[in-house]
Amino acid sequence: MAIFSKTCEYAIRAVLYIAHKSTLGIKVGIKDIAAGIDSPELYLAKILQDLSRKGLINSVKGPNGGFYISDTSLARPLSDIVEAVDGNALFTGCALGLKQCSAVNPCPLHNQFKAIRDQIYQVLNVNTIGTFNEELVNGILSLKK
Amino acid sequence: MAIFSKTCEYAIRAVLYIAHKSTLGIKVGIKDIAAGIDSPELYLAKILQDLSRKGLINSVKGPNGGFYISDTSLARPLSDIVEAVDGNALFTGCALGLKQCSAVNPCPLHNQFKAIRDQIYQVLNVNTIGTFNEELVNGILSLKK
DNA sequence: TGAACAAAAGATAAAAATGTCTTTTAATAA
DNA sequence: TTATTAAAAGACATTTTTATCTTTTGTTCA
Repeated sequence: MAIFSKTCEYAIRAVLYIAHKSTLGIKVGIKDIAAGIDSPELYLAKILQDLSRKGLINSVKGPNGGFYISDTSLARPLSDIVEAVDGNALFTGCALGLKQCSAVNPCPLHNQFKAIRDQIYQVLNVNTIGTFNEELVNGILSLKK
Repeated sequence: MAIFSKTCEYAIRAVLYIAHKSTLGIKVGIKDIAAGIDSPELYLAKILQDLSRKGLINSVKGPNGGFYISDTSLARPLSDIVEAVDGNALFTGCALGLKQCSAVNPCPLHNQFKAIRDQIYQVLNVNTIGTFNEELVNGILSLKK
């Protein structure tokens, strides 16, 4: 299994793609985004609808319409995307799936995975949606392949 | 999403349960294990069949039969269970699902998640199946609830 | 206004993960 | 050697995830 669901992988890649275009002042259509991150177009449309409803990204319909990201959203951490799509199980759940796992009733991996979960959260919380724009413009970073 | 699949959560909990009973010289039946780790009995049976085929655990049929774990298997790392059930995507895969993500063609999260993947692998590799037996006997650690 | 465009929404489909049921095989003990 | 026990195996069912198709809504521009 991967760390994130496929849906969440698409979501993060798409949001970073939109962010990168937004800093260039460009609104992007779903077709463009799907091609830019190599994802199924119609499935991605559903995901972006959801993110749009949740206020993480913006969209306008019609000619010259498309998706974009506001400056305030550019400053939001990646953990917001993950939480919106996959929930917070990755940050708070027990590695072995126990409902009542905690410091006083720990599963065998409780302490060691607490550290891992914290590190995952930290990485996703420190990095904002806009963090990678420059390197995306430079082509140093990849969102497809 | 959780770190491990539900199947893998059950697998780890079951193997640790069997290990703990094995050090007490007891073979355990599927019913006992399912109750001991609070999992669906028939689904767990499938999982254990698979682990048995792969040599991670042992079983004998018939009266006084059941599952047990050899001393050599007790020394195997938890990562062996995870690899057998969930594969190695967690240890080696790209966080954003890119097939060709690497140091020379990195996704935005490549470096930071490399550290996370390594830490996950390390925790699962350092801890063996037998590591927790004493605390399981003492009741300090939980495998259910 | 109305024609064209593009996202939103709703319905449906396919695939994968999770869970259950039934029959078979192998071991034990009477 | 036969009855009983318990895992193995195979088939089936359900749920969730992933993916697609169609219709609707809202926007722009001629």
